[in-house]
Amino acid sequence: MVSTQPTLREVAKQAGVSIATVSYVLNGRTSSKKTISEATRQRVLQAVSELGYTPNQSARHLRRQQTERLCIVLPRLGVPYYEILCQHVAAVAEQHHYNVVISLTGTREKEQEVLQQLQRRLADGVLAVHGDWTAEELERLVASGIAVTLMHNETQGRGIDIVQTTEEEAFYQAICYLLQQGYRRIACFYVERFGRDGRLEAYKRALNTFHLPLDETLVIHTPESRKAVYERITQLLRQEERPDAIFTGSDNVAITALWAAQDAGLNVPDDLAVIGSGNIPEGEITSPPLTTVGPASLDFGDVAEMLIDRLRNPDQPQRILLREWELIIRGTVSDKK
Amino acid sequence: MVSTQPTLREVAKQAGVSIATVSYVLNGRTSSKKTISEATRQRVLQAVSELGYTPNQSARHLRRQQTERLCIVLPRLGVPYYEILCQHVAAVAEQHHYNVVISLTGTREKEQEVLQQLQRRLADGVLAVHGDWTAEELERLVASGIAVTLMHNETQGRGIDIVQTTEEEAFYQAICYLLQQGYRRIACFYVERFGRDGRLEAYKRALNTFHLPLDETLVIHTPESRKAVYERITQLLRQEERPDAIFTGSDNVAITALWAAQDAGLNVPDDLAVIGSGNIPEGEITSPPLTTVGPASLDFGDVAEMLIDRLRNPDQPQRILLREWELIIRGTVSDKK
DNA sequence: TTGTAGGCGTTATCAG
DNA sequence: CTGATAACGCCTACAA
Repeated sequence: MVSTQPTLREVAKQAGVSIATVSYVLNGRTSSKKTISEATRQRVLQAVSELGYTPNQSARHLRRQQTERLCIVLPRLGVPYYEILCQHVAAVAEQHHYNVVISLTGTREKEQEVLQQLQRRLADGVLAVHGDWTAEELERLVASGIAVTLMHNETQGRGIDIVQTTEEEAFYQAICYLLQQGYRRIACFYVERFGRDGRLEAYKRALNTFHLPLDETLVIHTPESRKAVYERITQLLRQEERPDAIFTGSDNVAITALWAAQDAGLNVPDDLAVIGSGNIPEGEITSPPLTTVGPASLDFGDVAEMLIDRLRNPDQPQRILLREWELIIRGTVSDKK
Repeated sequence: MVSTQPTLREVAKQAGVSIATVSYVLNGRTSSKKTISEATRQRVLQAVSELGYTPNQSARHLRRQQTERLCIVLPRLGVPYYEILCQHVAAVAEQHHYNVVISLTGTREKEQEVLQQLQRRLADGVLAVHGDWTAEELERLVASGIAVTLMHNETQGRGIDIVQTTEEEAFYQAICYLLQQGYRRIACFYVERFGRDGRLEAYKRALNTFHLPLDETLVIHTPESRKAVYERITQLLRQEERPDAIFTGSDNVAITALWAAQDAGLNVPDDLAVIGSGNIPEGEITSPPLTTVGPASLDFGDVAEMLIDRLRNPDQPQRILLREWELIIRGTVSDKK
């Protein structure tokens, strides 16, 4: 079996015209008025559909010096926040005739590999989400003519548009809220990253504000799988001096905490308060509904627009999009105490 | 700002050699023995790293007639099953020096667009998961020299390797199990697709086996969002003649049903039985733990291997990988009755 | 209104 | 051992 991708030349032969004519018909727009007679136009289109012709991307991109593709780089799947983001970006990109592919990094190694791919022009633009890329690495991408938008609170770089959130401030408020309500043994589940973790920083700062000491045994690295999370929390709740509140880096972990608490016979919020992060829709239908911290808006259209805008106009000044996060009070923290 | 992607030519100039020499150094392998003196070799590598040269993908692919890329096509994100799949495939592909990108289809429209992309050689191989592509469309891909592996129970085509599951049989067993336990008003949540839905077929067949009539009001199209699912189930449970069992097409929906039941004051499994599908890890930590139907194994390495194998050897006979699904009995169906 | 030709950056086949 | 050089398939300025 031979791969028989028809070429422009074959279409031209089939239609009995030159390749340039075919190209004109297909690409339409060209400088000034390149009109094609309706007759040849039809013949060309006929030939195209007969052969099932479709232009070769590599050739087109080589010639045009652009891929008409965007790449969203995610650390991993399974995060609702990312899923919404991908949907919105894909929708907006589509309107602007860009295709979207997703690359998964996961490990630092894989991250480097994706960086390579991008350097080699996998796409014209990148939306890098929460990765561990350094400013230097990102700037190298920009230097090779790739538009970069970064969703990250810690990293930034020249020529890179950034989407930042006020999440750390919201985390701080959340912890303070727990402390105000009288909770004292607050467990904090953080996510390991290369840089600093906003959750942890907010946690420490809040304890400081209330002049409370840090208990290291309450600072817990979030396990990978949900089941492992459940087991870790269960263990935590069964120990001698159990925490009276749990602050987590994700709503999924928080919901898991709700399950673990129920199974351990603890009442939420009276025996145990829980605060999540991310404000996923599930949080509204747990019982009690989940008090959480999350973005005030989940519309990522503007992020996509910003990326595409830079693509069209690479020399414009760098921009920062600030997204408000807020404490969303529902039912998993007690009001009295 | 100009995009300054250095080219082979520039590297050659910098190193004071011809572009051919640079190519030899970088690609190493070539017909017979093309040795390069260590001296020039070093000079070339020096120049490469000085300029930060990295070969242009489009040009390379155009010349080589391959992209060294695989594409996983998913209907949407947010499905744990897909996420595991992606991880496994990415891991295996990486070993074989293939890159992996993910494309999202969602709508039928988007599906066509991705098909276009693939036709234009977005990738050398496709793993199409649960889409609505017709055999014809897929065969067209194969005809243009793209390796296709399809995970689908209903579709197949010439030259296309297929991964099928025995899920419909397992669904049938699940419904029969409910009926055997004495449940009679079983609600079935199905997922709309273009073709037939295995869940629905299994449901009807099981009712048939037990000589029971089909109650259309118990056949329910699964809403999009989890919150909408919750509301739909709540409504269902509060109606006059409520169902005494729920069979769902996904564990997430089943877990949502657990929540809705709890909030409606119903005991699972005594007042309401629930069976999910997919066997996600969360099912083990709900209370009661979720009875479900799912794949006996969640290792997708062999799927990736099959795809890569076909890439390397396109003319081999078509293969079918059959993956066993089974009923996993836990705590959401009553034993007595 | 249509055709010709040159080149995008690589690779690979030839000679030198 | 190294250097020209011809494709790969497409686009487009320029010529006819």
